[in-house]
Amino acid sequence: MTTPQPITDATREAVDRIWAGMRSLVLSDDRRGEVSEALGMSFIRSKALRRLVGGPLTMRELTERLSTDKPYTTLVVDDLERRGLVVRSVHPDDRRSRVVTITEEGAAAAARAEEILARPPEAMRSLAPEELEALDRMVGKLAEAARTAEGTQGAGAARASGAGQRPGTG
Amino acid sequence: MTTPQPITDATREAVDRIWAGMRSLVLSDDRRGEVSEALGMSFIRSKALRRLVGGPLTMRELTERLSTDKPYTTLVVDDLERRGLVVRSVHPDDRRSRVVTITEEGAAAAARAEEILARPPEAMRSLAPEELEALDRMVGKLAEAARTAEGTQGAGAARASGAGQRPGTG
DNA sequence: TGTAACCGTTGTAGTTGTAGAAGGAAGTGT
DNA sequence: ACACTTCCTTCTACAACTACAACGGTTACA
Repeated sequence: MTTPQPITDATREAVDRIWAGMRSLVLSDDRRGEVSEALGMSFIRSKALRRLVGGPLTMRELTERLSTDKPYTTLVVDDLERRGLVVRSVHPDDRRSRVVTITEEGAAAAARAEEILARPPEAMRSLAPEELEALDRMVGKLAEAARTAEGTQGAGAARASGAGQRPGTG
Repeated sequence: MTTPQPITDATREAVDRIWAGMRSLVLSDDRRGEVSEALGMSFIRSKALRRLVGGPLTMRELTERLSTDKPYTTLVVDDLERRGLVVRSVHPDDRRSRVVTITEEGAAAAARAEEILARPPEAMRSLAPEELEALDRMVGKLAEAARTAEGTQGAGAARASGAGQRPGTG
C-alpha cells in the first residue's frame, strides 16, 4: 500500500514463488508437537501462555487472540490455573470481567515454548552476512506493511481465522 | 551447510529476526478455514487431495505424507472416495496395497485449495521489483538448503509436521 | 427504576483427529 | 507346508476442539 508497484508478469511470478518458498519453509518446520511434548499440554494452552507474557488479558481478549470461543477459553484457563501457570482476578474497573495474569512459572513455560518455536532452521546458515542483512531489511518491510494493512482492512487473516474450524496454527 | 558462516552476534540477531518475521507473516495468514469452507471438507482431506495431484500413492505413502496413522487414512480416503474425488485400486505389483488415484473432479478441488493457499498477501506489493528479485533469490537459496538438509538429517520437520498436539500426559 | 447489554461460567452435544488391538488378504523366506 | 511380515481395514476408546443455549452477576442507559 505504501508504494503500489507496476504489476508485470515477472513480478507476479516472483511474488508467487517467494510466497510459496516462505510458506514451505515455515510450514515444513512445524514444532508444535515438540512444544506440546515439552510442556505437557495441548498447543493451544501454550499459545495462551505466550499471549499472556505481554501483559494480563481479560477472558474476552484472550478468547479473541486465541480465535476460539468463550466456553473453551474458560476450560483452557481453568486448566492453566490448576497448574499454577496463571491466576484469575477480578477486573478493578469492571467486576464482570476477570483478568488473567501469568505467573512466574507460567512465564518460564512460555519462554520454553517460545525458545522452541523461534529457533531458526539450519538452512539459514547457508546465507552470507550481506545476504542476511538484505533479507532482514525486506522481511522487515513486509512485516511493517502487513502490520499497517491489518489496521486498514486486513480482514483476510483475521476473518478467516474466525470462521475457521480446524485447530489454530500458532 | 554449503557455506558455513562465521557466527557473529549481529548475524545471529538478524537470523532470529528474519525467522520471526517470516513465521509471523506466514502464520498470521492462515487460510485453512477458508479452504475447508470452500471445499466443504476438513482441512486434512484437502491436504490429502493436494498430496495426490503429484501422482497416485499407496495408503501407506499417503499416511506418511499426512503424518497420521493408517486407520485414519482409511477413514479420510473412504470419505474422499464417496465424494468421487479419488479412486482406490489394487497395486499392480503388490495386491496387498491399494493405490489411491485422484479423479478429475478431485484435481479440480485440489487446485481450488491450492489457489487459496498460495495467494500471496497484499503486503508483498509494497516491495519494489528489484527488492522482490533479491528476495526471490534468497528465499530460493533457503529452500534449496532446506531441501538438501532434509535428505541428510532432516527427520525433525517431517516427523513433527502433523499438528501433533497430543499432550500424552493429559 | 427498569431494562437491555455484556462478561464469564456451566452444561450439553457433536465433530475431528489420535491411538491401539485385532483380523483378513497377500507377499516372503525356510 | 509353515511361520513371519506387510498392507489395509474394522472396531473401540478417548482427547481436543467447536458450537449453542442458558444462567447469575454486573454495568450502562433510558
